[in-house]
Amino acid sequence: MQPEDAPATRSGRVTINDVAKALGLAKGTVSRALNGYPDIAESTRLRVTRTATRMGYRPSAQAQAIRTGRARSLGLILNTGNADLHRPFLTDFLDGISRAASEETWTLTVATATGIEDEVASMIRLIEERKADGFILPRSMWEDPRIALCRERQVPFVLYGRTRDETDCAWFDIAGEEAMRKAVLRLAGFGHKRIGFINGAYKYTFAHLRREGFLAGMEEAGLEVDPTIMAEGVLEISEGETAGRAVLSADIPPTAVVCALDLAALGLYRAARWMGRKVGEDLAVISYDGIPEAANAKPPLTTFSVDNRAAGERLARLLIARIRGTDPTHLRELVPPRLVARESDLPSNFDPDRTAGAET
Amino acid sequence: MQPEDAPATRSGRVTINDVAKALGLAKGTVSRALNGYPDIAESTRLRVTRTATRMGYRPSAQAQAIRTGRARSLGLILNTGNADLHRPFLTDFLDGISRAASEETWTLTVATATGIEDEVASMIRLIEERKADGFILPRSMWEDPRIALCRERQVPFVLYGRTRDETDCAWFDIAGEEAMRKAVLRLAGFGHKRIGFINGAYKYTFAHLRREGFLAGMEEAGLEVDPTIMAEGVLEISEGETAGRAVLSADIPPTAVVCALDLAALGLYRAARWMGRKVGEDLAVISYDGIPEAANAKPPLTTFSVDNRAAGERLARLLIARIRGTDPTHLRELVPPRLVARESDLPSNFDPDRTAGAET
DNA sequence: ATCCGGGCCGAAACCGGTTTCGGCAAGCAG
DNA sequence: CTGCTTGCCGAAACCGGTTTCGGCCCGGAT
Repeated sequence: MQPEDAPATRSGRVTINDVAKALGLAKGTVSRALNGYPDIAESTRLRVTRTATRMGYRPSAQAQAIRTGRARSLGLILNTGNADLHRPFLTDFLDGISRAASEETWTLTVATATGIEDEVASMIRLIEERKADGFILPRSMWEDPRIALCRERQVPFVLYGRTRDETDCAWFDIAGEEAMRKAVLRLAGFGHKRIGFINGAYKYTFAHLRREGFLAGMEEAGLEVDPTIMAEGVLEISEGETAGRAVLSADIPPTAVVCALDLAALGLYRAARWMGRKVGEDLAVISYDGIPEAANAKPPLTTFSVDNRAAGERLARLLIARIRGTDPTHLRELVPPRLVARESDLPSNFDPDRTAGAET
Repeated sequence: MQPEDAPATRSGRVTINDVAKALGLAKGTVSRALNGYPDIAESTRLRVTRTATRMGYRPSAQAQAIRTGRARSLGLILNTGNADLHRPFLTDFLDGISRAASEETWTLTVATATGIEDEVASMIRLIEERKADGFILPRSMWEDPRIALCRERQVPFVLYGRTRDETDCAWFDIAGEEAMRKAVLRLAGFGHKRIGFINGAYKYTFAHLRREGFLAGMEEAGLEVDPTIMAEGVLEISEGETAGRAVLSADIPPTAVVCALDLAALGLYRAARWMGRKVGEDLAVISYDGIPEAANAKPPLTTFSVDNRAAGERLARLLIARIRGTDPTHLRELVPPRLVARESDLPSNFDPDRTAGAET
């Protein structure tokens, strides 16, 4: 035991051994003091925490992980196949996740994939190498292979959205069905009677929910649902345009259309222009998502805006709780949609005095 | 030594001990066999690799990291302060990085930050917890605190872009200066004599380089450089609009303007509309970046398009090489810009026959 | 004075790998 | 037949933490 007072061992980093040595304690004691074990004297705990911070000690995440089995890392796979669905949100979304994660000194590990099989493969790799303790699954699907994988391997996950079989599922979602219902009622309030609907693809859960919401709203308003002015399966602008043309060229065209996503609405704009209809004048449109392009569209799109930063933050917290063992049934959050009223839903052939503001 | 033939220990995972036991070898031997040490018989190596894959053995990244000091993880901090600079590229960029990383079984750890100090703080956390072995530094600055940090702490990094003092810097970049030079020459070829320039902010290196490129082009074309039709410091659309108005209201306005970024050009579009000038007819514009909005602008913007997926891929490979010890001076890549000729640079008051195609 | 029970901490095992060191056995020269 | 490499592998240390186990010491009850 030569009195080795060198501040750090060799690698420039200060380890738990350095701290222990400096204090004349066993490293196990230091570890327990730092992690709040009850069998450590309060005075000792204080001494330890103080010198630890003074020496700039920071436990190695890897070393901890190997014993605890927890890498303190959240996994997120970005599917570049449907990148357009993500693009505008991505920065905010990542920011929300990362911010919430850092507060608990967790980190975010991201990978990309093309297509759902590739996505599952990426997840497996992250699991097996122990790079991620759990996953955030965005764009949750009605039947989701990612969920199946997580169930099978017992790895924690949290959905952004809901799914058919919610056993063991923690999730966060915005009530898109409620948004669609309110959209219908708002349009009905403006005097519309023929209201069309352009929906997303049913492989995603949101399409099921928003369809229900639309139908609920129609029933509540006492309006007739007409399949000839409804479309589905739209995920990008071009598909929205095609759907829009079909809907607008029905025998009796709609005076208003509810869209399940902004990209569909933007496509509908194109279809309308092509067919001589003027959005905001003789065609009302309400949509959902709140992508930046919607604000710059002509006319600016009335839409339900989703806060992806907040969503990312909530998802991260839910997932961390899930990993720590909280029962998933207690980790479900549904928040109300928020309408941003702009100009696409105020047809000029209706009384402009009835311009009613946003009804959150 | 009771013959314990249980396939895995307890945690469901198959460890190196399981493999060793199954083979009747020491775990050190298995490790060396797997990692290609020369003191292992070829026949043994074969036996080992085969049973390892058969048993589905995947070494724990954490356990490896603790001894090797390498987490096999690339760090990337997204600065949400200037999110607009990133947004369109982000998905592609992440995809490029992640894809190249996975090929070497590395992963990508991302964090976000607001402002440069926050960014440095995030990096420190990742370093100290050993969550990242090195960093990709996008949007490199002329004087970059992130670089200073990495130098000081001896942590590997690679720049997306260049910087003033390139000591110890590995980097990847696209020759923006060359793009600006070609833009000038192309416009001069169309007969323009008064060519303006809207540049980015000088805190970023690219602004310095593109300015040089612009000046070089002007000199080569034998044209006069006039400060009254030049602007700088533009990073987003609104600033581009302001700069555009200033440039267009010079005593003798330009007939063509080179922009260092698409967002500046899009702002210039607005300024032009506001001042009664028509881009592509009586005002020629060439820009740089190739963001999606540029293609949808009216008229479609002629611009140098950057492939952010490829950039991400190259950056990842360079960084991995750097971490593995390659001399940074050997890790520098400059690729030529690629022009996408559209309609913003073909003024109608010039002979349409001279419409010359893209000169890459 | 003895016994017993906590409070507190040291020692050591453990996690899953990597790397060093040393020894056994076979091969080859002397 | 001995001596010396050389090839190949086992044993053990090590990395930086966490967690279990046991023991010392002190105070209070009998």
